Amino acid sequence: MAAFKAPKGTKDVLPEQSYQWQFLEARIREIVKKYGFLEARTPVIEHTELFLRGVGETTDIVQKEMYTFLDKGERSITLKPEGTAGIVRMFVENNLFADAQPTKMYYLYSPTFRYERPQAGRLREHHQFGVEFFGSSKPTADAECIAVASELLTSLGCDGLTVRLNSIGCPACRPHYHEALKAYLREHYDGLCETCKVRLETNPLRVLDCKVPSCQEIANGAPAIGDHLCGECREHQAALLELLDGMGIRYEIDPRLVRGLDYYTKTVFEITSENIGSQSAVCGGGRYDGLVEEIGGPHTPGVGFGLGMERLLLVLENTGMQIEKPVRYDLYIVSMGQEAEKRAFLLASELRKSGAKVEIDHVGRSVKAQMKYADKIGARHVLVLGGDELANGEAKIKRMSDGTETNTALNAEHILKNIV
RNA sequence: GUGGGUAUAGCUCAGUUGGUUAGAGUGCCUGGUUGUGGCCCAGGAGGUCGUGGGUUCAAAUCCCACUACUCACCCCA
Repeated sequence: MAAFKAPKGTKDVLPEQSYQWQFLEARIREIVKKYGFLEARTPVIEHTELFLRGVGETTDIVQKEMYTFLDKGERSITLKPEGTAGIVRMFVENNLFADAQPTKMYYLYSPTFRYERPQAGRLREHHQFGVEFFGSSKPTADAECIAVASELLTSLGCDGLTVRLNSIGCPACRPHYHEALKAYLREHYDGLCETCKVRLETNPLRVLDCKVPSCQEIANGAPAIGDHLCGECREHQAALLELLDGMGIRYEIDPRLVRGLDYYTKTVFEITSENIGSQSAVCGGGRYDGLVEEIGGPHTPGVGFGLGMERLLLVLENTGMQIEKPVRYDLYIVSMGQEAEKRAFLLASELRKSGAKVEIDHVGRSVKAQMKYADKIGARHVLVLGGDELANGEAKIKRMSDGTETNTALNAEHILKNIV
């Protein structure tokens, strides 16, 4: 039993598996570049107040899931529980709204913390890739965000995924809907679960996706947001759907999709997988036209999403997708004796200057053991360096895939030619 | 926060109605070549049986508590 363990809900990425993350990150950068999103990096910690305002005081995230503490200067600090609030703070603090709009940013491997009970696909620290698109109220912005997520997932060959979307209205129409919904829920008050009785007043939308059967039944008969959208919201959604259709992106309209963050307006969407257990959302996002103002900036529309990288990796794993392991070594130099050991080291040093990936013996193994080790670590070629080779200035290079040997002079230039 | 499951070698797991030095596979190290990988064979190292208590002549095994892991609720990436 190890003396120390990683804190509950955190996960190490072992050296043997980091290539998977690097592959994902490279693929993401490739895609995002085509749309002109630029990478932004914000602190892991923010003032707690930012999330109270941004995410919303009545949300579960704020009420029970944040890692909040007082620093030595008595400031209340919180480990970021989601990606958007920090980006918005940066947008406002640096007056990015004063630039020509839109402002298109993404973040990658952004550590995100929520104090929850871990389970399949749910950690206390996970990492998000996300995109934020500021300064456009047009549905083309929503569509680009969804396109980025969708392109990433399809380029990886993921299947079993569903894009679900909905509109939850805007300040013009949502209050009317809230009233209609509250009125309806009050009529069915006795049938609601205890949390929903509270939610009815604080955040009635959330009652719609309550999983308690009795609440679901009531929710099924509730007035639908779709029927209460104002003209603008209606048109916005129709235009977005048209763009998605045009791109051939399949989606489902889910009138019960509401999401747990308060800042969303109009478009909300999720991409869920049927292969990763009950925590099925791989990607979630939407439009947040009031958020920049809420954080103290000028009115600026925005839309974006967060995508859970651990969950994405889970999808790939569970659907049998293999990420190709990169070649670690082009050449392993087996050495026998002190002279050869020294020579192997210097030869490796020369070869590395030319970009070759080279390894030598560092633990004093026998020749046979060095061969075995070279095979195990996936060296593509092996060169044996002993008394004969040192004397002749020549050696054989063995290609491990088929065992063929070629002669080479003992200098970097010649060796390089034989290990390509 | 609530509920279920699990905990034995680095890893995946056996372990009989409670019985003497706790096993397998795999991985690791060594040997079968005097200087050559994969397959095969032989040997070796490696275990406070999650922790603490209890029952018993005797506990990996039965009982209790705790902890960790895990799955689900909730919520979400």
